Amino acid sequence: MTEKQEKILQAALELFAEQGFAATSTNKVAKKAGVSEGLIFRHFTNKDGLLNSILQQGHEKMAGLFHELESLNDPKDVIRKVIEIPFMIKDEEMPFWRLIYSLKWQADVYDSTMSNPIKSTLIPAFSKLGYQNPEAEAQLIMVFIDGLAVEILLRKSGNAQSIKSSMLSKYNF
Amino acid sequence: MTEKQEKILQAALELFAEQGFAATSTNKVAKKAGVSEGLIFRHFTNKDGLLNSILQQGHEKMAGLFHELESLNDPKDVIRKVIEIPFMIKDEEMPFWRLIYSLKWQADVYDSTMSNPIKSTLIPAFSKLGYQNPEAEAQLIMVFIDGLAVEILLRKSGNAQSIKSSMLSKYNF
DNA sequence: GTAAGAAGTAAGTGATTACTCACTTTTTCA
DNA sequence: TGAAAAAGTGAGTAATCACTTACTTCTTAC
Repeated sequence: MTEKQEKILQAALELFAEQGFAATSTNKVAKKAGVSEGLIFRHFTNKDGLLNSILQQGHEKMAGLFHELESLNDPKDVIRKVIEIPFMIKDEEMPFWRLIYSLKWQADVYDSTMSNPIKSTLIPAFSKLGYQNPEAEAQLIMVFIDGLAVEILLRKSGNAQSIKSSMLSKYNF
Repeated sequence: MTEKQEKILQAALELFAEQGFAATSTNKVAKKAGVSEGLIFRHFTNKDGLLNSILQQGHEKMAGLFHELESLNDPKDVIRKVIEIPFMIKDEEMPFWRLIYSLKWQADVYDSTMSNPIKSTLIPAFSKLGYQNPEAEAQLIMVFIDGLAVEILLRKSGNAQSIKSSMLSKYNF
C-alpha cells in the first residue's frame, strides 16, 4: 500500500461519507488526495473498485469487534456490550460508519449480512436469560442499535447518555 | 396541477427513492414520466425545485398523522400509537419514506425538524405516567421508530409483528 | 549498474449532466 | 372569437462525468 494509495482511500472515504457515493466525482477525490485522477484507476480499476477497497478495509477493522463479543460468557454482559456499541464509535471511525449507513439506501452495493454475527451472539444470550422470544428480542436490539447509530452519526442528540440509561433499564440493568 | 406535472412528480419520487437523488438524472425522470425534459424545468425551475415539490407534497400528507396523535387523551394510547407508526406505512407510501430516510445522509437537503411534533406529544405522555426521565424516554422511542422504519423500508425482516410485541411489552402493554 | 516493472502524470476520450432557448400547441377568459 | 397566457417540445449548450492512453519517474532485484 503506497502512501498515495492511502491518501486516495482516505480522501474518498471522507467525500463519500460527506456527500454520498454517487455525488462524489473521481476528480474531487483526486484533488482532495493531491494526486492525478488517472492514478485512482491504475490502483482501483474503477469507481466501484475504489468503494470496495474502502469497505474491505473497514470490514477488517470490524472483525476485532465481533471477536470481543464472542469471548463474553455472562449473557447479561453480551447484551450490555451490544447496547453500548453505538456509543463506542470513535470520531475517526465516523466517516466509515456514515458511509456504511448511507449505502443502505443505494441498493446494489450494500452488504446486509454485516450485522449477522452480532445478532447470532444475541439470540443465545436471551435464550439463557429465559426470554420467551429470543429471536424477536435480538431483532429488537438490532433495530435499536441501528436507530441509535443513525442518531449519533448525524449528531442530532446531545443527551445520548440518558438514552442509554433508559435503554439499559428496559433490560433490568 | 397539470396531469403531466403529476406524472413528473410521481416518476421523480419513484426514481429518487429507488436510485437516490444524486444518481437520478432529469433525463431519466422525463423518460419515465413520458414528457420532454424541458418541461421539468418549466414547472420546477431546477432539479432541487423538483425535489422540494415532492417533499412539500409529502409533508402535507403527513399533517393528518400528527393531528390524529394530538386528539388522544390517554397517555398509554399515545405511546402505543407512536410505536405502531412504522407498521402503518402503506405500500404506496413506501417510496416517499424511502426518499425521506435516504435524504438524511445527504446533508444539505434534509429537514430534521420533521419528527418534532411526535416527540412533543410523547414527552407529556411519559410525564403523566410517572417516568423519571420523560425526555430520554421520548427520545428512545423516536430512535426505535427510526430504526424500525429503516427495517421495514428496506424490507429486511418478515417477523415485524413479533418485534412489535417485544417492544410493547417493554412498556407494559 | 541496469533493466524490468510498478507508480505516477497530463492530456485527452465520448457520453452524460443539468439546464436553456426558440418555437409550437393548448387553455383560458373577456 | 381572438388574443394573451400557460403548457409543452426538441434541439441545442457548456460543464462535468468516468475512464483511457501515451508517456515519464521511481523502485526493486540480479
